Amino acid sequence: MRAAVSAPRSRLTGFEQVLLGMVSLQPSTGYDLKRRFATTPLGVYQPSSGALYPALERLERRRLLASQALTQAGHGRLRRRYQLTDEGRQAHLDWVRQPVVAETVAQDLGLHLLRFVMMAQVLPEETVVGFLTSLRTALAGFVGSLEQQAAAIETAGNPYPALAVEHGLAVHRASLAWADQAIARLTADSPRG
Amino acid sequence: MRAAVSAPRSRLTGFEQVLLGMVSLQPSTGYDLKRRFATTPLGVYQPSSGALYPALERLERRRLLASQALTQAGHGRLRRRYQLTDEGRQAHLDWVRQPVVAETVAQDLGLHLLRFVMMAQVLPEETVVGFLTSLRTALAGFVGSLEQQAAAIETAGNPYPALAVEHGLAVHRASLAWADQAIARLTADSPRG
DNA sequence: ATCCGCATGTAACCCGTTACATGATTCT
DNA sequence: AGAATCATGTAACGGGTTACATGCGGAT
Repeated sequence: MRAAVSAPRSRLTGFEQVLLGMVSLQPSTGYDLKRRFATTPLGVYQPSSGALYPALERLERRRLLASQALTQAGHGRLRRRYQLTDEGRQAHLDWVRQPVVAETVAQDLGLHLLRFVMMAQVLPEETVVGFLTSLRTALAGFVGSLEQQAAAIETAGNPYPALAVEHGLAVHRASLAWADQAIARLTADSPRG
Repeated sequence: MRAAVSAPRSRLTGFEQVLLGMVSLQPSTGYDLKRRFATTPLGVYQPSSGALYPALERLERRRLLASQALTQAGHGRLRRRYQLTDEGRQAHLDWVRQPVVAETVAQDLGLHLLRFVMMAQVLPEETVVGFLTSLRTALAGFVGSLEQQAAAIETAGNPYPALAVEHGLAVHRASLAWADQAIARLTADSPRG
């Protein structure tokens, strides 16, 4: 009698993908990852133990991560260090290579930025520039639609919703300008490939 | 034999608070709310039926909303129109009056903007300006901490994380500038209270 | 006669939060 | 000795997504 093992859902969550990327940068224990979330620019999100350890277990059950027990002196409980399997590396590559979907950019901008950083570790610079370029396009489209909304709403009277839309505009215009600047900086870095 | 009714958790979710605010603006059926999510600047988030209807039921069980059945001619199934109870109105007021917590501003900027818009419907303008002012302060603090991170990371070599932090900087500086502008516009509107 | 849009709901599944448990090591 | 920190885990709970069910009115 074996415990029922349900087939894993098809897609990884964003959190799992990020974990995969962080372990890909450097084999890590759960606590290592926690510390890196706390100390790196990722600081805005601090995963709880109840999110982190089960997520690592899920990734191991999928054979995207493999763990080895650590028994170094001077340490308390058993620790596990995780690293990517070949499958895991492939899954990470598939993730960073996913095309930008214009509709989701506005909601998932943070994830796109993480994709950008992690992609730069494993893909050539021209691919990264390509990603930024399509991100730029998506942002430009979204800014355009916000401009239409702003025009419609400003004629309609109530100033507070209008101000809220202007906030969205200001923020995404800043994103857009950043993308332009980032593309410029990266292409200037290596003028002739 | 009655079904067990567990005590409700103490705080409402952000989604529930937003629903309360939308119903407060105008008594609505579930579908009305869905349409407003789809057509207003809120469009980025489109709640599923499985999120919306149970949330309305929870709010009714808490006696923050009350529903009346609609039997207007020319319509199919039973529809329920929700409106706020006195308790619900109080809960909404408590929500919009919550002070800005600097630590959460960066993660919950969208919710703060919704608070801003909804607050303007039920609180005097000077209170709204006070809210914007503390939002401004919180944003300024966050921008300051990002500037430190940016300075530290830019000396550290790898340009991609540095670019990501610069994105955060650009975006939150834009937010900050918007807050300044919004405060200026609102205080100019009514020069002498 | 059938299909599509309005409108409300329900069930399975899954993940994250909160809170707690456990155990070793280092500091006071 | 006792407290704090490192380090990993677990249980209860709740809510959201997906997908499906249902039922009526109007369009083709």
